[in-house]
Amino acid sequence: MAAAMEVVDTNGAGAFSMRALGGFLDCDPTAMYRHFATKNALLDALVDSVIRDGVADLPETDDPRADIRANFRQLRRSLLAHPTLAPLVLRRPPGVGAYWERSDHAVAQLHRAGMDPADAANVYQTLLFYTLGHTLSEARQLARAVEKEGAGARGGPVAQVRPPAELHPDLSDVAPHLREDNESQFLAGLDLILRDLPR
Amino acid sequence: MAAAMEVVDTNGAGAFSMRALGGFLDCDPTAMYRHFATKNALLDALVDSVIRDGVADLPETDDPRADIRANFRQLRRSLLAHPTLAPLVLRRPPGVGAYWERSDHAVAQLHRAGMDPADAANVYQTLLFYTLGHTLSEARQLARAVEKEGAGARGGPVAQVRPPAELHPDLSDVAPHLREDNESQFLAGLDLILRDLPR
DNA sequence: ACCTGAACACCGTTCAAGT
DNA sequence: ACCTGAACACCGTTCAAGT
Repeated sequence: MAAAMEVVDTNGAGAFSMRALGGFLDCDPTAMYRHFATKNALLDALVDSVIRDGVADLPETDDPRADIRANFRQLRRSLLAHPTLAPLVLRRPPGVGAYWERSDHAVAQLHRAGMDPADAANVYQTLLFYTLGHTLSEARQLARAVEKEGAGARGGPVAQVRPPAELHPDLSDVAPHLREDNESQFLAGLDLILRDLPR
Repeated sequence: MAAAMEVVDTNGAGAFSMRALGGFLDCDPTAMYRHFATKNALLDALVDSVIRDGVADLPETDDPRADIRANFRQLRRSLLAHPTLAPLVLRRPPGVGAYWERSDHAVAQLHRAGMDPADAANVYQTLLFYTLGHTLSEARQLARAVEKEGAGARGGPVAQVRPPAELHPDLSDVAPHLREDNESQFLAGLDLILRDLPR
């Protein structure tokens, strides 16, 4: 339901309620129970639409590695488009229907690159979990801005990671590199996992 | 607060409320507001204790790769010990104090293995996000059992991933490998990321 | 000065009452 | 047969009233 997504995006998933949606649609809060058995079922449907978003446009070029990168990059983009909803993807098992086309695309590219089924399973699952972990951690940042002052305040200053150097010498050597660019950090992680994909 | 953790573990984080904790402790629900400003602050404290759990006992042997593996394996174990609380780790930024000792240990081992700071930052963040994504996805499974019938029903049959073969040929080749062993799948992903760590 | 608990403004969901 | 909305059993949090 597009209206529900709009309420989530403008006020945050935390502020979403049947009463809020009813107010947005000028109808009784209990009217939604004819279309969805429960509030959770409605949220699951929203999450599934995010998981499916853009999967039909994934490329299949002659470079399987690039196609795989595009897949997970696009998943990250879709999740970050709805930052307060993003954590709810963990409610959906990786085997749920919404993931099928997306995972089929990724596994097909791994196969096309000459990887055997067992390795492909490992690499696919590693890529998926890495992407979810990285992206949900980014989404939390964006979500805080939305939940605080409504949608629109995106792209504020990024919180710096700055531990006390005397307590954690090795970590503070590395801290300047940690948050300098979320997108390139994400892609670097993907490449790390894909490093020796056969070609 | 150990009592709050007990309430969360027995009935699930979803059923945790100030009133439930008050009932467990035989006191007024508003009494907690002297120790924690808000319910969220209390949950954050619980999450931080899970992140810190066991970090003092992490090994420092002559094998940095094994020590890194032990670090993230132990994080996974701590998160899975409180499956309904686990998703709330996403409320805490990776730069929060609770992560310092743990990330310092990991970065120190990467450094000891001869990795330069920029690479160490990439690999550390990749390992952390991969671990969070993988473990939170596992935790969801355990959490469902707890929230349904109270703690104790752990280790029930694992949901199989079984997509319709005609629709997703590449994926269904791989499906039998996907969920066969969570722990070894997790470790395989770690090794994939650590594959060419200098030694 | 400290503590308690009544009260406020919510919430998801049900189901009796209306049409 | 269908729809509505009053009502139930909650919730986090505040703050006036007690000690």
